[in-house]
Amino acid sequence: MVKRADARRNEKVLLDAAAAVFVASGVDAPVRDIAAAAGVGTATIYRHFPTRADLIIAVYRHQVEACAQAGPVLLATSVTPHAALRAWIDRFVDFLVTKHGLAAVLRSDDRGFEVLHSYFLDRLLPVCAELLDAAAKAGEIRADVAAYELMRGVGNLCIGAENDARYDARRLVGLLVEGLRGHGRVGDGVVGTATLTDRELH
Amino acid sequence: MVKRADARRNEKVLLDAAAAVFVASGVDAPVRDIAAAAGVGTATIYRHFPTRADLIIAVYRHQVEACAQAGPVLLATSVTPHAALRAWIDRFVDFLVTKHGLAAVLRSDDRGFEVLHSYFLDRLLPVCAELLDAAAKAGEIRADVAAYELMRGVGNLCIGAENDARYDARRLVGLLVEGLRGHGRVGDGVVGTATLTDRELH
DNA sequence: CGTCAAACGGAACGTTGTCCCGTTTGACGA
DNA sequence: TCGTCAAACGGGACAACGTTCCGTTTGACG
Repeated sequence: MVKRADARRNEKVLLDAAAAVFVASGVDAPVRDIAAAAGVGTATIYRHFPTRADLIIAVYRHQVEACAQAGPVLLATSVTPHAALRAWIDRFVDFLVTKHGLAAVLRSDDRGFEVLHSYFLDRLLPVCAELLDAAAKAGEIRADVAAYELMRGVGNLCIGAENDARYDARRLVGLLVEGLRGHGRVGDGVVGTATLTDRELH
Repeated sequence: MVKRADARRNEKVLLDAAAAVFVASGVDAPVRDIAAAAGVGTATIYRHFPTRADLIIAVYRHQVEACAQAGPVLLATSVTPHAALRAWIDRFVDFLVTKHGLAAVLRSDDRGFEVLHSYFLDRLLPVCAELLDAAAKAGEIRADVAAYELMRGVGNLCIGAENDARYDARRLVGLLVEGLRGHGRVGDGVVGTATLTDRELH
């Protein structure tokens, strides 16, 4: 059964309207606003995209796809795996910070966004893991950081990066990736990070 | 004019109830839930705490204070400024990850939480700046990262750290702090992070 | 014990995401 | 070309939330 012509048309109109509204008001824009911009009723949105996350996925699918495909290309053309990893993460960060509020919504623990979360992970995690593995095997970075952890960290660092001139997410992500090179144990307070009891503070 | 006895009593009951609900359901818990737990009406909350952010501040004021005061103590007792910085940030991270959703709400761009944002910044930013300065002056870390940027980065990394065993915020924060030691330029893609055009991907 | 402002509880309001239902309309066979 | 009818539609309805309003209760004080 093929879709009716008006349904196909509305889907495209909706995607265009949503993209425009996302640019203007962020991905948190009320569903009513998107419906109004598209000139349709709110129910039409939910008929085409069962949840807001599905709409977001549809709007950005092409760019996520391009980002995923950039991974192997960068690995093949960069001088070292770490350079490729850095370049790929730069690209990912660029994508996130130019979409108002997307990083924040990616980290939302709202159950409705689980599908969005999964989509990004399914598509980009293997790419990141490949780059990470290559750099680790080349001895350029420590081997005990999982791709999942790194991607979540990068995503988190991008939250709110678009409204604040004093906060440059790219810089901090750069520091994080630089920190991957360190060979000492990080975390768990093993290396002399003596912790203080409250008693010692008085 | 001194407060009426029932008002003073209710303020304490509210703080206790809010603390309990925050532990059980996170800082996003509906105001109605907190009111119910305290056995008061919703308006009573707003009478004592003009905005939800003020309630959160009141609940955590003591712990934030303790964290702020730990800064100078750590600087005086640690072997190096960088160790003090690392220990202090560990303490800050511990505070954030044990309060469900606090990190997320700290980064919310909701206007109502500006006062919460400001409170944390006013109290903790000078402390962080002092530690950062000391480490920079000792030549242990690069000098071009502002305390504001670092604190926002750390706060962001702590978002959602409480529900996901695969994501260890302390580890990533450790990597970030370790990245501070790097002396090369970070960010702006200056160091050989050749960017790809979409054309090169096909 | 009378007064009255401070403090109260809960209903009301505005804004959101989501669902329902009566109406419209595109596709297709006669 | 036209009648049929399920797919698709619009917008109002509902629920959950933060916040405010208002009529009622109550603690302090003379």
